[in-house]
Amino acid sequence: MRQSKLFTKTRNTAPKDAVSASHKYLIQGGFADMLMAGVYTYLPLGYRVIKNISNIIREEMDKTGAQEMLMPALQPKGIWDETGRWESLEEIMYQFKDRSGKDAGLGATHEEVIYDIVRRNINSYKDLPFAIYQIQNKFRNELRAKGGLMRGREFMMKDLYSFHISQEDLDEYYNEMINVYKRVYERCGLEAKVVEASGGVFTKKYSHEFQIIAEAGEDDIIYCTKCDFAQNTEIAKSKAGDACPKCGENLKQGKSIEAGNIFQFGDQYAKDMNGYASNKDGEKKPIFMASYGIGISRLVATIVEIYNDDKGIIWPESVAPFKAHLISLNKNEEAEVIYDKLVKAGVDVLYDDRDSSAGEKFSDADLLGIPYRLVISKKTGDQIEVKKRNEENSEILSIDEVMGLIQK
RNA sequence: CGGGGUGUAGCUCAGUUGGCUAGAGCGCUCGCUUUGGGAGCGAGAGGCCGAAGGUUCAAGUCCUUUCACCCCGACCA
Repeated sequence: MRQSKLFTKTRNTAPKDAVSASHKYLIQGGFADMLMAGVYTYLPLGYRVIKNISNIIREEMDKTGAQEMLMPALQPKGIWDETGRWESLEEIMYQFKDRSGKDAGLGATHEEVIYDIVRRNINSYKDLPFAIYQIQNKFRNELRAKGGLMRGREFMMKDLYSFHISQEDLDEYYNEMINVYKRVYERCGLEAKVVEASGGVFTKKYSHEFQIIAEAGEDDIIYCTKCDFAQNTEIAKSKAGDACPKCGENLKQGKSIEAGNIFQFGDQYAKDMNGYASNKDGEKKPIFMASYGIGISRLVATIVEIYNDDKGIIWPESVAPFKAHLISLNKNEEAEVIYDKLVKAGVDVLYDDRDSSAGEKFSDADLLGIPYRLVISKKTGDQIEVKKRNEENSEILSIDEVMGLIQK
């Protein structure tokens, strides 16, 4: 990709009201653009990050045998009335009447839609267990959107639903999913604390949150610095300074970002929406359900909150919009040659071919935070100056050495 | 929804007790010169001063209403 053609350009000032690093840098760098409070366009750079994170999630979900599909965002009132959530979610769900006077809403979550399909299609224990997921925009009528991509009214989410013939079977999958989730965060460069929590407005049942310790967070948790023990202060039985019940280390209290949430609904939907299947003995049994969510657009912001410095973003390689940022100084012909080589070798490279000053190019490179900066100038001859975004020093390497480094 | 704040050029902002044709920096266009940390000179384009109503000889400035955005709170997969 040639930077001269990239939609959009970087800005040299951050949005005036942005407080958090992720809000500032994602807007300033041209990763996202606000349409209204809490509603953002993912520009080409930001959408590349979204796709990278989505693919990590897909790989991990697919490994568990889950199947991806896509459900509608526009939904009828009827199925929500069956669970009573049309009323209980009316503060968070966008609800309205269409032109024929029918009540409709925009999906804030998808348990009702998926369970409606399941009850009409699953009749036997032989079809259980299974899991379905989708990656889709959710709509939530937040009283106050904030922090850029951190809390939006329309935001991207991966939601997975698992179905089981028994609570035991659900427990097994649920516990496995905790580890799958940890692996997803780890692959995105994040260390998640697994926190027992209340389900909020969505359910009163058993649930776990995945929390990333960060100052920009909205949640407050008690956590252990040595092991993965953590509790939300809303329901915590421990306090800062107490010994960790798991390993004995002193507990700390801190701000954190809720990067995921999983719920057990048990047989509640079976009762509310009449979803039953026959077991081995021909007995009618409830179809158990659990839900598993990861806010993908929030994860983008979370990663930036963890990986940044006073100059910009420092993307982990696994999610970076490009692997390498090739910078040409002095209108260097050699850079064109090297760009061609990188593209032919299949390297994701952003090529700064703009006719602008060295200082501007370096500043933008720091802001965009692509892992490998490759500089071509009069000084470098037929070689390349390589600097990693997360390191201070650079080195001069041959094109072959650079290929080896980047493609490893 | 309560409290606080902000709306003036694409962006960041200035604009005095109301007073001539509305300003700067950055960005943009053209020309020349530059090129290792946000370059220089010259020329230029760009505004219904968020919207509506009112006061006044005169409104970016005062009053009323309303819309939008931000921050704190309440709320929150």
